[in-house]
Amino acid sequence: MRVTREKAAENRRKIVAAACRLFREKGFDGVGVDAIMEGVGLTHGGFYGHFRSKEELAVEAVAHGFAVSSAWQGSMASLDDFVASYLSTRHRDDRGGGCLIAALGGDMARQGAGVRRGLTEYVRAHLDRLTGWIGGRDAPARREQAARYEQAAPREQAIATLAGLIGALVLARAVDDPELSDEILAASRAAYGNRSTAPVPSVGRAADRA
Amino acid sequence: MRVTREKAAENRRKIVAAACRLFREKGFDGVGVDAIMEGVGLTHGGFYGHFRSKEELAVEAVAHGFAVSSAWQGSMASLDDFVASYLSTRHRDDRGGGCLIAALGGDMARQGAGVRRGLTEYVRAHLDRLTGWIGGRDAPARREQAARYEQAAPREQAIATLAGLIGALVLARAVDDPELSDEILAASRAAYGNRSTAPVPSVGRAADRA
DNA sequence: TGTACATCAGTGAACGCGCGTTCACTGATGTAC
DNA sequence: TGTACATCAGTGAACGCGCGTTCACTGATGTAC
Repeated sequence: MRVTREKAAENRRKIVAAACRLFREKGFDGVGVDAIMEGVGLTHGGFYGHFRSKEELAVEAVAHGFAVSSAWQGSMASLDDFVASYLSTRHRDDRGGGCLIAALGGDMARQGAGVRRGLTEYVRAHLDRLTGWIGGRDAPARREQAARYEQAAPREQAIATLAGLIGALVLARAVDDPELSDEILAASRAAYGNRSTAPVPSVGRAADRA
Repeated sequence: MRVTREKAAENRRKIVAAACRLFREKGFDGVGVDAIMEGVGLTHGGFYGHFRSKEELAVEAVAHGFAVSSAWQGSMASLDDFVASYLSTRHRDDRGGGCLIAALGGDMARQGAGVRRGLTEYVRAHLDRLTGWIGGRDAPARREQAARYEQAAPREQAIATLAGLIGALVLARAVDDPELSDEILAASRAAYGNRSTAPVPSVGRAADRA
């Protein structure tokens, strides 16, 4: 049963990659050691030859995922490309291969129909109320907000943008209704990117399929 | 052992409220039926006299939480008050009593130190890159973005705001470093509210303590 | 290069534990007279 | 109003299952001669 040292190292890498994908798809508690090992074509007993515990694997899997995400981010030419890709329907539909923060923060999206229906209703009501508030602002107030946004330090805008991107992806995945989900993505692309009318981008998130 | 019908109804309500709080604190899988019942002063066996399954309770608990949140939201006078309260440090630190979407989407915030450290590093790097992109925009581009934001339909702004609020809270909770967490809240308050320099608001999120 | 032995990556059964769920039972509440 | 009985909210032991982890074992790889 023994295998080459290189083969063993490759197995270890495969375990990390599989765990990273499965954790994103089903959450940390939703995936067992046996499922991860099965995903690599091994049996669960061998796991503890590579890692001291599931927790240790989790740390490594997350680090791996962030490294992949960083590399992918580095391949983007501009904020617009990044926003378009991050908020694409493809990214929304590929939880296992996408943003770690949005994926492992999407607890409710994995819940049953009842939970998700309630959530969707709430999001709708929430949006209506926010829309009312924003619509009720007078013109000077809206101009002031826009001016402040324009003049905010880049870092402040960056924080707001990052939060908006992650929140939009979490919402788009959690919501029950495909149309609302698409609307959330589109509106957020418009708000956080520059090319508000850009179509769904061709640049997906195909990395980390191994 | 039998109790009054009113007492039984009250027990049922207490179970829902306790579950709503515990689910937000520890996630759906992180809380057992026995822990919920213990939180109400009952034993686990009686649970199935009130609910057919844990899943059924989850649906009801979520519905209850959204109802409370809606009521609380309705008590806000303006978007500014809402944003200030939603992005307060108090709300960040009260996961069990706060926004359901942010709480049950905060999977990583509940993970071990290793996972959270990796996440924090990644957020930092991510912000640096976004900041660079935004800072590199020329003045006309920034003005154009601000103008588009100013002229966007209220609903579009509402979506972007909701996403930003949820994402900011998720991030502020997930991140390892208290200073970064505070900065995320402050910057997001500035970006999504109107009174950018407002202090942490006095209106907290004390509802639903029963 | 070939042989003999040690090593160790992977196997699969087993263990312990916690969790969701069931069930026989208890005894206070509700109700029929 | 008071009594006798039925109901049923809550109890606590028990069951079955899955999951993280351990361990004796296997047999191919690595190594010493």
